[in-house]
Parts: sequence; C-alpha cells; structure tokens
Amino acid sequence: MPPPPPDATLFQRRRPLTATELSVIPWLKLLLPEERDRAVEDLKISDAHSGEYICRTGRPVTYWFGVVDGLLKMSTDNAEGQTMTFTGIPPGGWFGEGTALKREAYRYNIQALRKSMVAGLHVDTFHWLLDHSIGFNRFVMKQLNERLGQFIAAREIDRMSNPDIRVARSLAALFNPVLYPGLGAVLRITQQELAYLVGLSRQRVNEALTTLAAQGAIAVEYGGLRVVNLQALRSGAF
DNA sequence: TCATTAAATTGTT
DNA sequence: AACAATTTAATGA
Repeated sequence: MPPPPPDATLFQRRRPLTATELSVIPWLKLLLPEERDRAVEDLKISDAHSGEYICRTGRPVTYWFGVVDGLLKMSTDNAEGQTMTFTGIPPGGWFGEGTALKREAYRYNIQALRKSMVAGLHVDTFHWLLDHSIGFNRFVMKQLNERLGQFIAAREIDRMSNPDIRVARSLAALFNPVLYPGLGAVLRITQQELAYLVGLSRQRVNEALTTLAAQGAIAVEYGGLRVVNLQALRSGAF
C-alpha cells in the first residue's frame, strides 16, 4: 500500500462533470428533468490518489459519495486497532446514504485502492432529492436494503477459512448488480488490490484466481478479470 | 504510426 | 520476499 498521504480535503479542486462521467451515475436516470438538473448542478468531482481517504470515521457528513472511476475500500477499525474490510466499491457504487440520512458522522473509512475519480452530492441536495423525488427514494431504499445484506455476507466471508471461497465471495460481492449497476462482466482490479481487499497475500489471491479460472467461474486478464459464471462465484460451487 | 524504453502486473519459487 | 516473464503505457522519431 502506498504511503498514506496527509488528510486531504476532497473537492477543494472541484469541476463540473463531463457527459461520460454523468453516464456512470446510476440514479440520475431515475430522476425527473427538474430533479436531475438540480442534482447535476450540485454534483462535484475530484481525483483521489491511491491510498487517500475519502472519509474517515467520526467526520461529519458533508457529501454523499459515488465512484466514477477507480476502486475504493470500505473498512472500520475495531477496538483492538485491527482494520476490518467490509467491501470494495467499484465504479457506479454510491455510499454513505445511511449516515447522510441521519446527518451523523461517518462510521467507516473509505480509502482509494488506486487513483480514482469520486463524485459528491452535498447532503442538503441529497435531502432535497429525498423530499421531492420518488425515483430517488426508490434507489436509496434499494441501496440500503442491499447494503445490509452485503454486510451480513461480509461477516460470513471473514469467518471463512478457505481462501479460494473467500476470494470468490468477495468478487461476487463486487459484482452485485443492485449496488453496482453498469459494471459489466469485466472488473479492472489488480491481484494486489484484490489482496488488500480480501486480506490475503497476493500470492494466495493469485493461486485462488487460477483455481477459479480453471473451474470456469472467471477469466483472468492482465490488470483485471472477467466474470464468466457469477452464480458459481456466489455459491462456491466450483 | 512504429520502434524503443520504462513501468506495471503476473506467475513462480 | 524476491525473481523473471509478460503486458501495457509513454516517449520520440
């Protein structure tokens, strides 16, 4: 992992989003024109360097975040000081709605696993959308529900001993079609990044990926991988 | 556009 | 943790 840079204040150098970047945001399509205009006007985007924190535990919530490009990691520090990784967040993923809803402080850390582009919607606009848009409410509700399921799954993954299955389940979580729509069959993630995410050595991840590929669940490519059989990844039937 | 070089990533030990 | 092999990205003619 690259050296943790000094606490960066995100969105200091904001800029308007391009059409391509907007197309990656899944919930924009669910809004009415008027709602959409307001959201787009408020949206900000910023680069997050590898290792940089997007938000930290205890910080007040100012933005609801989404990944436009790159890969983020969601984790918490437990009482013993150990870091527990919940999940990775690929492009198209949005997070922080739970805390944004209650205007509480963040309960977890979000760190960039590699250079990423992160979009932000101010909490005030987030609440305005909640008050005005049915489509937005549906999105947030679905998202919360799905996230809950994912947290429970993450606990199971952490208790699993077999590394092959751990890697498989973690990958399946990354390809969650509800949380991360628009993410195709290919995911740009290096084996090193995946190792940080799953909490295994790169060697072991490499070995697991080879096994999974041999069973036809995935196809390993340079700098990424392709999911061939998502069901097999989920069930561990390989 | 192509050839060369550097950097990143992978597969093994 | 270290190594060699492979792939991609960057550079400049």
